[in-house]
Amino acid sequence: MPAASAPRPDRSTEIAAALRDAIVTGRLLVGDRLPSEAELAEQYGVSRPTVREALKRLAAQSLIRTRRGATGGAFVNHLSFEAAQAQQITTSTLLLSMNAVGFETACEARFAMERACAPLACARRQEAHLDRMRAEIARQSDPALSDEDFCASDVAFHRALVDAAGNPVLSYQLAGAVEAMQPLMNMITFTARDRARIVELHEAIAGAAETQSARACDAALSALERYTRELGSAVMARRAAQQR
Amino acid sequence: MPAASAPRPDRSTEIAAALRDAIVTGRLLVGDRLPSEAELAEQYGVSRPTVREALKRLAAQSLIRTRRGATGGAFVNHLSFEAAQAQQITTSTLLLSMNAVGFETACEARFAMERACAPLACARRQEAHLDRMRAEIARQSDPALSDEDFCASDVAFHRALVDAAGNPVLSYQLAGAVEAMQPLMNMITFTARDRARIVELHEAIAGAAETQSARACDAALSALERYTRELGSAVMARRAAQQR
DNA sequence: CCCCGTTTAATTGTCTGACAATTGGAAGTC
DNA sequence: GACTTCCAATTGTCAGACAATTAAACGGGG
Repeated sequence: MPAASAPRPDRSTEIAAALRDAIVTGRLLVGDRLPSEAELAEQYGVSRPTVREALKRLAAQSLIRTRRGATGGAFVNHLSFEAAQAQQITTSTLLLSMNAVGFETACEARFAMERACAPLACARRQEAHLDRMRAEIARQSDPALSDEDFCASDVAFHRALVDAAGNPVLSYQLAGAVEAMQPLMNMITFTARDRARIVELHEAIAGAAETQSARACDAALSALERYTRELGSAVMARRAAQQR
Repeated sequence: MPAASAPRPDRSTEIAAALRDAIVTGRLLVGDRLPSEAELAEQYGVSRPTVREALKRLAAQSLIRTRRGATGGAFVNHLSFEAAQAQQITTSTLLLSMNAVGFETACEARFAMERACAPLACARRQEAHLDRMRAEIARQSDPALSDEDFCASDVAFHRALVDAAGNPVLSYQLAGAVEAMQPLMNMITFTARDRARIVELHEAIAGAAETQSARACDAALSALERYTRELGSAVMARRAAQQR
């Protein structure tokens, strides 16, 4: 056997791939209605359950949505930024946990990307973004806030910063990445929670955004990254000591 | 009716969500075997086809893989960086085309992220990365290269730069983003193809990586971004003129 | 002529039961 | 002990049926 020829894929896989290709290449446009399940079954020479499995695959990727009834059927879905982001988050989260991505690596990637949009955020931030950041800082300053809510507020703060860059593509990419790393981040802040220092750095970031000082913003982000990594290595060391 | 209560989801959707949750939260670990379709059907009180549709949904997200035979079944899949990236690319590509993301926006996001990992790339690049970049530059210098191959080489060059940062999470995120924007980029370079200028800028980038000069690398990337955006606006203007 | 309830047809969602294909292990044989 | 054969478990597929849902066609009353 020269090359381990890939095992012949299932019919439902093939059909899903064919339809996916039709959508991605634009042969099927947003809003277009796919043939009914019965018609597809006849076209591809398979039974309805097989066609349905193919359609479910596409539905899982938000490529189509289905509606019952007389004018129902499967329609090419308009992929919203939100839906795409949700998918990216689950994928990235799983990827990070399954591949045992280290805290260092995740942290580095996250801050590198966030710093990438800091200059844009400083240049274009609107009052609404500043308000969101200030509101989250206020929440974080409340000692009664639970750990979970503190972390959620942390994410919301950084999302506001990213959104301030005014680039939906950046927001989509970044928000997915930041959100995916949340579990790892939680692991740290739950154990070593010096909230005052974090709030202080958030204030520095928000202040830099307000005065539109890209350099100050970058410096504050760098400081936050350094501090986060310090926390991380401390926690890792403690954990290693416990396992010894 | 106070709030338009979300229409009750399909059983297969529910079951898929339940299993997905079990995987994401770690109740099911990589390599674990899910119950057989018949068992799942009994557990959830549905028929086998319904269970199968749920499983196909998970398979579409690469969360599980199935095998036939005596010891077969559905197993929690190890999500590789490659598989995750492939998914991200199709999602992002579709997102950009469907939401009519402008060239300016896409370009800005792409270069912002790429510049984010340039300093890391300069600091950590290995000989292998430099070789890959040089090889692509050599390819691009060949006038006989087709437009398609030139664009592919362009992508490969930038991937080499990203990979040089030595952070798999960054590579994963960036490669997905860059690859997704390729169709938009192609639209430009196919029409206004001043290859010499692009190759020149690529040489500047590779040179900066070689000498580990983060500032020079950033400058070269900025120049490439400026040039690309000039091309883009020129093409857009021409297109607008044609439509008038 | 217009408005409103009813019927109807189309379509997806689900069930049942069956058979084919595949694959590893168990039983049997040399 | 090694090899072959058979078997059982499991997924992949099919056919047919019925329920649920939805919009459009239809028809009656004003």
